[in-house]
Amino acid sequence: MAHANAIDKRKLILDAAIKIFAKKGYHRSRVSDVAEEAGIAYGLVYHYFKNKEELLNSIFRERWESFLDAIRLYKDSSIGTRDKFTNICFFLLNSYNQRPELMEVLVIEIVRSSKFLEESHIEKFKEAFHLIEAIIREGQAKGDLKKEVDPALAVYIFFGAMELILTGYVLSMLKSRDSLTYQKVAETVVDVFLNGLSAT
Amino acid sequence: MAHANAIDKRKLILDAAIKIFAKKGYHRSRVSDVAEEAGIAYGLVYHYFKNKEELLNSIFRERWESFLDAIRLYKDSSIGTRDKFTNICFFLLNSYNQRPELMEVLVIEIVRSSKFLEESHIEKFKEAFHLIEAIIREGQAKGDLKKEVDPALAVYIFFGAMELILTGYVLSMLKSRDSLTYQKVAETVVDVFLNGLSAT
Amino acid sequence: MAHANAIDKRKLILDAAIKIFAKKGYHRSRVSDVAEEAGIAYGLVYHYFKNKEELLNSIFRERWESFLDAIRLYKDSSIGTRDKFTNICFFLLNSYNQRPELMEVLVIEIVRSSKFLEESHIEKFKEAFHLIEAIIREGQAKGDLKKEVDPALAVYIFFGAMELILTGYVLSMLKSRDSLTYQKVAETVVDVFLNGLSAT
Amino acid sequence: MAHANAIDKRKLILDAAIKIFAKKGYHRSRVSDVAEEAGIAYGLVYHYFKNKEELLNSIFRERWESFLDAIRLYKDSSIGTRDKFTNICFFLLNSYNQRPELMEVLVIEIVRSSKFLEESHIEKFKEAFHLIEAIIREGQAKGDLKKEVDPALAVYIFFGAMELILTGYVLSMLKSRDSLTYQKVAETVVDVFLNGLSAT
DNA sequence: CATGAATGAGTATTCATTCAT
DNA sequence: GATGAATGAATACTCATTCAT
Repeated sequence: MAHANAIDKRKLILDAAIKIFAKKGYHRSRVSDVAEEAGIAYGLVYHYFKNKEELLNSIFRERWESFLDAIRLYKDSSIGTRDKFTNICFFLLNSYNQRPELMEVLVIEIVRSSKFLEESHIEKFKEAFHLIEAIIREGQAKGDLKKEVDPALAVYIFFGAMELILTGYVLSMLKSRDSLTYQKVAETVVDVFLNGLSAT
Repeated sequence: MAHANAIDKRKLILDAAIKIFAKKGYHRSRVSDVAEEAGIAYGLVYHYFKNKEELLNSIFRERWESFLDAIRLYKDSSIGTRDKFTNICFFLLNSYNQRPELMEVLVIEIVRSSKFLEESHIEKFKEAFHLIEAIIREGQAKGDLKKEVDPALAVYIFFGAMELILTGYVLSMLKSRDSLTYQKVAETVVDVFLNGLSAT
Repeated sequence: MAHANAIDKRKLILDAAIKIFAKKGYHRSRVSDVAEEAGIAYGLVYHYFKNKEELLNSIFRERWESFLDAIRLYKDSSIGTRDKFTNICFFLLNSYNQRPELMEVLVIEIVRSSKFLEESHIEKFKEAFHLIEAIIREGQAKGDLKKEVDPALAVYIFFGAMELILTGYVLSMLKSRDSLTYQKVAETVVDVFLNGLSAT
Repeated sequence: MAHANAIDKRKLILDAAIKIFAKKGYHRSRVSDVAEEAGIAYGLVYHYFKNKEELLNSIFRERWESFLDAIRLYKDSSIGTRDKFTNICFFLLNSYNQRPELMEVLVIEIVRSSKFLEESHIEKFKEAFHLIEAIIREGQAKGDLKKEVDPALAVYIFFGAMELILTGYVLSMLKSRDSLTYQKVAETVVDVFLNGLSAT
């Protein structure tokens, strides 16, 4: 029970960190803010985490993996190429909907400042890129997607679109937030990505 | 001539700030680093700028406007819709090529921190979005682009794609850097954006 | 047996403290370092000792007494004055040889900090000084030693010489470490102390 | 004048550090204590010194050199071997008399904790040892000193005696403090060192 | 204009100590 | 006895900003 408790406490701190980092930004957040949010003494943070940066790294490490898992799941499922993309888009939008603070921290503090963070983060980013790239290559092999476009570049287009849309929500430049809307947005993104904006 | 000198000095400091912010990140950059890079005493920075944040704001304010100008130019030119997008893409990629540090600061530090910076920044961002949106609406009106897609959302797709590609260059995840390549990349992005990735 | 166990545990902690204090210095040593070295939980240290400083005090109190006992023994034995000094020198050098870490802590941490530690330490130091002083006075009374030299000052010369030699070993400025060498060093020190360095 | 001022300020801080370190001990002294003693803001300490430890290192570096200079001077003078030692003893005692706080810091905080300080300190200590050793070798060559005693070991005896006497003053175990007494102490130490304690 | 000495608010971090289990 | 989670006092250090010269 003591062990379960330790895991709970660790998670408690991490959740508090997500909330605080999302609200004030990582640099403006004090360790004591996080501790206060978690309802513990700040010294305890250092029992569970090496330092402040390790909080951010842990958030990334532990949450990014579930993104990768989800993408892997869709990638390997037997659904069509279009549905794979739609599902991934919806998953990302829905994740934001469920836990906007987590997404804010991942997007604003980690993805966008990765240049100054651990090298290992970039490797993890690349994993996501490689998964999408694989989906595209498979789509090309199946004849669903055209072969003229470099799959690696296409990944940037796809993820870039999604990332800025999420940023738009984070920065309140984009507003609506119900699941239905997100489904529609996902479909639109995929439609543009696959069929383009041109009139036919 | 004394006045011209003052302008030069101001620009000198701003250029130094761009270089330093790009290299170390805004938060890790000291005012004294900027001054050293500019070859002046750090106290002098405060003659030309209210404070450190004002350096970042000035970079944004003065450089973003030229982006807007460029986009406006392409928007109002008599070229076709596709060419407008291609030109804008190439302009962005070429800007990065010409001055990667400036782009790094704009992309990484300002977009990232915009949630916590001046509200006016977001307004300026929106101007760029509105310009692209206008191009899309005009394209729809002309019958070049299909009307089913929300132009506002399409902007996010377009800019998001471009931004992540630039980020890829910034983070050295994307490599090639000659003008020819950038032209090809621009065309590919626009091709996907307009015609989609689907096989025909 | 439970009691014997408690004594053992206490000694275990003290020995660990000696080792750690010698290696890292008192101030740089954490209570948890000592506990880890002892193979126990750090909370347990506080069952046996009031606090960290009490560890240092206990080391001094319990080990210094055995030095005093040894000096007393030599002082009160029926051997000649010269042999008393030689024995004491050898005893000190041999003690270092046997347990260098203990000597390091006594010499470096306690002498060094004695100005800021318990007054009682200085009293204990003085006991050693008084014992040597008594040997000198007795030597003077017996006609072995000349009376012109203040015995109190002579003690400082004797102990000072020995202490710096030990320090030399502690700091690895002096090297050889076999019992034979120590015997030779002891004899040399006493020879200088009694007969001086002058050519005859 | 600005430069001279900077030197003055640096010295001001160093003198304050000597006073505070002597009074409270290095570890117990706060940087802010030193600054307060110097009558400046504590941030200024970091303009002149890298960190707290650098204060201690600077004290050692800048003052130890003058000891070396003095020893060199006596070593190379044309006076007799005995006078060289007497002069050095008196110089040390007199230095304590003139500036007991400086000597306290040098003796207690640096000499006695050198194991944990910069390696370069030990090299500087050795210089002093080598100088005395040279005096002894020269004395042996001149026939003033007997050749049976290892000069390197004799140095430890000489310096050890002096160091403990100084420590005695620092710890108030030794009391008298007038110049006359110091002259007498110096002569006694040298007498024991050269002629020994034995009755003739 | 230019300099850089001076200031001090702000904070991450350490670690001795307590105490519930 | 034994554990180690929890606490929070204590402080070195950074660096933006001011201002006398």
